Amino acid sequence: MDVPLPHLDRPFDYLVPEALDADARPGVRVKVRFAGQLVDGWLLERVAESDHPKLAYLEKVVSPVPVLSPEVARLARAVADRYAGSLADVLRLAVPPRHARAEKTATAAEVAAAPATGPAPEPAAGPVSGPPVTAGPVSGPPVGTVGEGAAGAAGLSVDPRGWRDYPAGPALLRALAEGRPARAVWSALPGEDWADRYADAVAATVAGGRGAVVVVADGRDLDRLDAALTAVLGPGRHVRLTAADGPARRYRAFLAARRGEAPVVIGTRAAMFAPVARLGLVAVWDDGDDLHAEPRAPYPHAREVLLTRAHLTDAGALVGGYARTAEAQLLVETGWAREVVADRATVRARMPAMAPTGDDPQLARDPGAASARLPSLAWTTARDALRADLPVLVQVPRRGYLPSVACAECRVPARCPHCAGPLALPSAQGTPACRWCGRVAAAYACPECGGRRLRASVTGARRTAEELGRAFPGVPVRTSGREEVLATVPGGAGLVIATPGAEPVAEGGYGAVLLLDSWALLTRADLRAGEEALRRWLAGAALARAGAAGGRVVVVADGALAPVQALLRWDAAWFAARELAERRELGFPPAVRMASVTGVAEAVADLLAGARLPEGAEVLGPVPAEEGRERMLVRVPRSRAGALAVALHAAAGQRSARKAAEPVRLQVDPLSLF
DNA sequence: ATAATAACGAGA
DNA sequence: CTCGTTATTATC
Repeated sequence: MDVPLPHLDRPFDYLVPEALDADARPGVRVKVRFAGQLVDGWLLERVAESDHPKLAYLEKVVSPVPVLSPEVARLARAVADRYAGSLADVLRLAVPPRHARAEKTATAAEVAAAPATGPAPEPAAGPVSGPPVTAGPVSGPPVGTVGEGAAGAAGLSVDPRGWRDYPAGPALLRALAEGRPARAVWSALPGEDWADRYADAVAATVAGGRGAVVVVADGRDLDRLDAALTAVLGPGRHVRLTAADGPARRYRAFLAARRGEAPVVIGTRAAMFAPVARLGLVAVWDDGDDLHAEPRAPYPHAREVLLTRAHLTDAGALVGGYARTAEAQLLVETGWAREVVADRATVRARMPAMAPTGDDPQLARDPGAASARLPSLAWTTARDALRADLPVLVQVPRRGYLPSVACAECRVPARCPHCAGPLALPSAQGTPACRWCGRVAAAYACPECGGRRLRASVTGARRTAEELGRAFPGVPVRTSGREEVLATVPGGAGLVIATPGAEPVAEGGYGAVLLLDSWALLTRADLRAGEEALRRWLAGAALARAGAAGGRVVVVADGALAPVQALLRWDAAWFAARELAERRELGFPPAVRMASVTGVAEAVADLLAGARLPEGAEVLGPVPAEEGRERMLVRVPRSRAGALAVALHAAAGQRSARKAAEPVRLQVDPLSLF
């Protein structure tokens, strides 16, 4: 039933009128009369009898296309249970909005391609229902042909060569090719073409006669993976599923996947629910990117959904990145997944030369010079790369993410008294600090007018580009950020200013990579600040040439800090293990399961009062949330995670049943805890 | 939202 | 004890 009320989160039985018998197959959208009104619903299962005494008739089958596959229905139920949400909410995320025109053309193709394949429908007046779906009698597309076609495709074989730098890599590909559910946490080498490696893994899965789902964070990563897959699989073997392609194309791609026309689906996070027949591999790239967290209820995370899916379907799983999340580390430490990493000698051979830079006495002596706008090590490193006719990448904070500040009186940009770098505010009330050297400017006074008050001004990649352009006259400057994201840049001398996540790949690799926003990243009041900083640095540094080929990385940060150490050694696994150990110590996720309850104070209290929380549950808070609301956290050991979700969902159900007006937001594994 | 059902209280 | 009214609960 497509109603979001938690107390109605269960199947209801209806009679099927004879006229609808043929169309009323599991997985179709239906309309039923419920509490006097017509509501949308999903036909989950057809059964012969019902316990319910008086049944109403199904009103209408919206479309005969069984868009919800049994596997996805089961997955959606499991995801709803994990996140204390309703099936209807998850199905809204899992099945894209219907686009009738797209369906019309698709249905015609379906009829033409596969005439009269469905099993005979059941007799009329069979009730409809569906607790956790047992594969219904009618399962939709002719799935068998997908696997056979794939295995038989000309020239498709397993090519483990790209994975030979990782001792466990070739075995992973072999397992996938043989249809065994191998599960891996992969740490990509610097300079690695991750999209090609993912394409290898997908091709191995397809060669083994099974399908794959791959989720990436954004459109740029998707384009890259798309191209790599086309090169390996050939055209038409995969579909891309992303909201950015528009409703019609998205629905058409979804239908193609549902019909089993292609064994592989790639896409951004909504693709995590894509229907794929005979699933053999789920994969996610860069699972630390917060774009993988769905912002709509019940807020599922792509990595968790895919892992649940691998579990339910006995598929393989690949969780990869240059960085490693604490969650991925937990998979390794519990033995659920195997670590796929290169040995240290290979890492050292591939990585660029790394150097931190903090204090910079030379700057203090000559703060007026154009060259002093950067710490001198960063400046000389960039200059040397440009002289060698190599491109230089400068990673700067996202516009708006870190507002710079100017004098409130005369509007002159506030500059660091020490190094003349731009000052910025970590938050609205914070103390300004330098974006380049990180020093805090507590007692700032404007050099022009002596004003002591500061106002925020928007300074992002563009402004930085102008300043750097002046520091290196005659060098072409490109920016890649929110408005325009560059996929690649040519190999010659040039400056590239990019925000994290928008760094273009340089032909042959960058001669120098400057990581300037360390202070901004590390001072964030967030559980994941260190992990996130390292993730962004590694993503930037991965684009540099190897040290032997002249690649250098300068990070403007204190070399003693753990994330900086991890970068300098290129050891994401070490950092993740350390991070996870720390979270265990502090009782933070993923070592424990947390849920947050957000709303006005009395509503939050009411829900928690009515919740039968599992034994050992700790209630923390309240902390203030958005205007007028507060937030409580509930913490339980991982072994009680399921019970916690059940308890919270039930409590929300009680509240909605008695029509409590004040909404309460439930979030399991909230992205930020403070 | 709305209908059924349970709970309650006033008057017989 | 019954009838009529009001809270509660389920909604196929």
